[in-house]
Amino acid sequence: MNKKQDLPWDNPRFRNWIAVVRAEKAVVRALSKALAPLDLKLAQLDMLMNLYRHPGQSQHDLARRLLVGRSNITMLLPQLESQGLVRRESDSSDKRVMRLYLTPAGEERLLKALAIYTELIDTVMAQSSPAECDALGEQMRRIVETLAEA
Amino acid sequence: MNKKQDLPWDNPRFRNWIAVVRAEKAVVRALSKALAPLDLKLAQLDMLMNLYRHPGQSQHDLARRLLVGRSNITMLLPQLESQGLVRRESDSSDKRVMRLYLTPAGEERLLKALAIYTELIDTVMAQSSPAECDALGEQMRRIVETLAEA
DNA sequence: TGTTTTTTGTTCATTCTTGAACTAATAATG
DNA sequence: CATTATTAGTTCAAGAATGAACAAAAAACA
Repeated sequence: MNKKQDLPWDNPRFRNWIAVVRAEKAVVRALSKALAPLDLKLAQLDMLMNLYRHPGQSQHDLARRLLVGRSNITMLLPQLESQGLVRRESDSSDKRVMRLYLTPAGEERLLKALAIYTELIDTVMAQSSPAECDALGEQMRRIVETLAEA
Repeated sequence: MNKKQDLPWDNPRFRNWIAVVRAEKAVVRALSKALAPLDLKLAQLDMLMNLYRHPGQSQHDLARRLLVGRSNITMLLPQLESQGLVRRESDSSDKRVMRLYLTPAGEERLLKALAIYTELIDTVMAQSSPAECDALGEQMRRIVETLAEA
């Protein structure tokens, strides 16, 4: 009964997952610093990215996509609205829902931020081959699917 | 000049990294819920894990390992101390540093939490082959190294 | 040695995030 | 139709995380 041999750190899946967590955290910190000059926080960038790809979505949908609470959206939106990056428009057929759109200024800011983001990711993934990189993405997407089903 | 073709989502590295972020977030949420019965928050589990592997480390070292501010450690420790999971002992040769140790109760709680954690990870990574999984870990560790150098 | 610099940990004000309770609008059901 | 249940968004209070300013201890250096 050697306790050490039953430890999760001896489980390859666990050990490699911990590496994922650490890498994600490190990149988040680096990215946050790199975004500071643009006066954009990471949570805000996430919102802009989602609005770019899904224009006109409701706050509820946005919250689900970002994996955050609805109230979080409510709290964060005024920051983006007051900067003129996002526009809110109430749905004509359903007076409860607010549809969200990027303004031209929002799109401009987003593209600048994405350039920074892309450069950072290109740097940190430079040592992975395209095949490795794709395999990585596949595994991650499977994880999301697995958890979404449950 | 098709703008869409210059978008980061067409960059494989970027797209696959986004998948990493989403997967990490999804697992974090699932794990947080799974840990609730143990009365442990994720930040607390991170601390216990680090103390298990590096007993007697200082608060400063712990903060660096967790990629977190020193003040965060100061704020979080009392929770663990009051639950009797962690013991603080001031260093005899350097009166500034506090050395941190897991108590037997802390170790017991940690092992229960790790069992839950491991089970979750085993589930979500079940569809990855051992080789894929190791390749994943390698890439992530390279990312951390890359950022640590910078 | 005596003075300056660094390092460790704490405090505090600020910001972020969350979840529960709430309002208003719509959908479902009798 | 009327009543009940659900859904979208907001408000609010509580819990975390952060970074700047600080005190005490140790190191560096003259």
